[in-house]
Amino acid sequence: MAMQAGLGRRGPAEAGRMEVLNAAATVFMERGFTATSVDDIAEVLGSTKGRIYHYYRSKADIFLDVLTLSMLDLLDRIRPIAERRDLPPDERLHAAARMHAVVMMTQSARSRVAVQGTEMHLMQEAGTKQRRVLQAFVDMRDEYEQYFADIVADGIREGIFRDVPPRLAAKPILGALNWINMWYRPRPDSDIDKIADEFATFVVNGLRPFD
Amino acid sequence: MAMQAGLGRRGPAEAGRMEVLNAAATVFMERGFTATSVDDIAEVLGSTKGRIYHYYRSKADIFLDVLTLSMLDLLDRIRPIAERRDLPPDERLHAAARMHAVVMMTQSARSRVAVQGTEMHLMQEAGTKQRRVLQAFVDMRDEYEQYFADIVADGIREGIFRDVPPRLAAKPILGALNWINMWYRPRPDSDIDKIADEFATFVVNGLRPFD
DNA sequence: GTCTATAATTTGATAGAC
DNA sequence: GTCTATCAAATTATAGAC
Repeated sequence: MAMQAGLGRRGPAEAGRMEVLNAAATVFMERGFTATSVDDIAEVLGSTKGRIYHYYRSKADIFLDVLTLSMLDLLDRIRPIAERRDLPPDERLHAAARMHAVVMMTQSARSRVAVQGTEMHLMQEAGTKQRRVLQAFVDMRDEYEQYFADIVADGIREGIFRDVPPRLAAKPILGALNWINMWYRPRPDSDIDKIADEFATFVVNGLRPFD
Repeated sequence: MAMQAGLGRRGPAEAGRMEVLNAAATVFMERGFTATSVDDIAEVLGSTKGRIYHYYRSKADIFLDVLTLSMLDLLDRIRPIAERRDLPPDERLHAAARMHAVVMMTQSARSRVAVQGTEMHLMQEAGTKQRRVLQAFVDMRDEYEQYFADIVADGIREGIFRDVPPRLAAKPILGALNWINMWYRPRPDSDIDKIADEFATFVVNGLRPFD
């Protein structure tokens, strides 16, 4: 036990495991899944493979854990925002988009890897257990996207957003925000808050009617 | 000769070469650079490696050619739009965004790989010639992005767009559009024109002032 | 728990027949 | 111009010492 992916919602794993996880996330973020070797991860850890394979059965299992934790983190952050029914939909969407943008810019490796999750199809030949974890990730991503779609739907109902299929409308919103991790690199003088504000305004206004 | 990457602006390559290129683009698009083996490409070609290595010196060279052709194609498409100074900036941006969205959805493999070009850092250890081609690609991408930034700047000058740094404004625009290739898959009933229109409207409105 | 081999496989690239 | 080996290197994963 404690050897497979899917710690998922079952609480914090032991410390050694988390160290491996974080080191792996760093490298996965930089090079992607395939281009990352287990030796690369070990190097970041300042150890050898032995340590990694003590905690994880395979490279894919590590990757899946990174994905899982990232999505759980994002879900934890979006829920309190989605529940703020006191805010009008445009302000709620602004808050949600802002949060997402900030996470893209500030979160250490982990939260960024989730975006790259596209590479997952590399593991389609993987075993049943891995496919189950992968499906769990996809489900969480859909759930996350649905939060945005729901806010959009609210805004349409109230007449402050254009009438577009909410689920489709969520795509360019999350696209504009997720894309941040393709170009943004932390710099001493980069103003994360300003960028997040501007991007949040951009996606909210994108849904507003014109004329 | 005819063995290296960088056919670039030097006109159409011979047919055999293009066949290799298109097959490679297909697989690169699906699996990314690292996860694609030369044997995979050969399989799509219905041949063996020998044929591929007759035209290309390395896998990286093929990838660079795919990137180059994709960007040249996009540049060819954006220029006539950018030059239409008869159109007001918002309509020009709409046309440019629409074009880009359509390319993301319709272009065969080639044009989609350019977006994935992020994986290029995988080749940073590559030789001088490859780095030069890679730099040429980055330059073209910057040039392409600049066309969008210029349209935004025009719109700001005319007071129809919010006052944001044009280059920064181009990021969520291209993010929303590029992200299409992460989720869109061709389907018989999917209405490309409708989606492209909606996304173009979304990014144009995103820049408009509110209140 | 972590390390040092090392096995087993994959893969980029080459050589040489046809 | 394409194919059939085949090499050399990298890489995932395991075994067993400490």
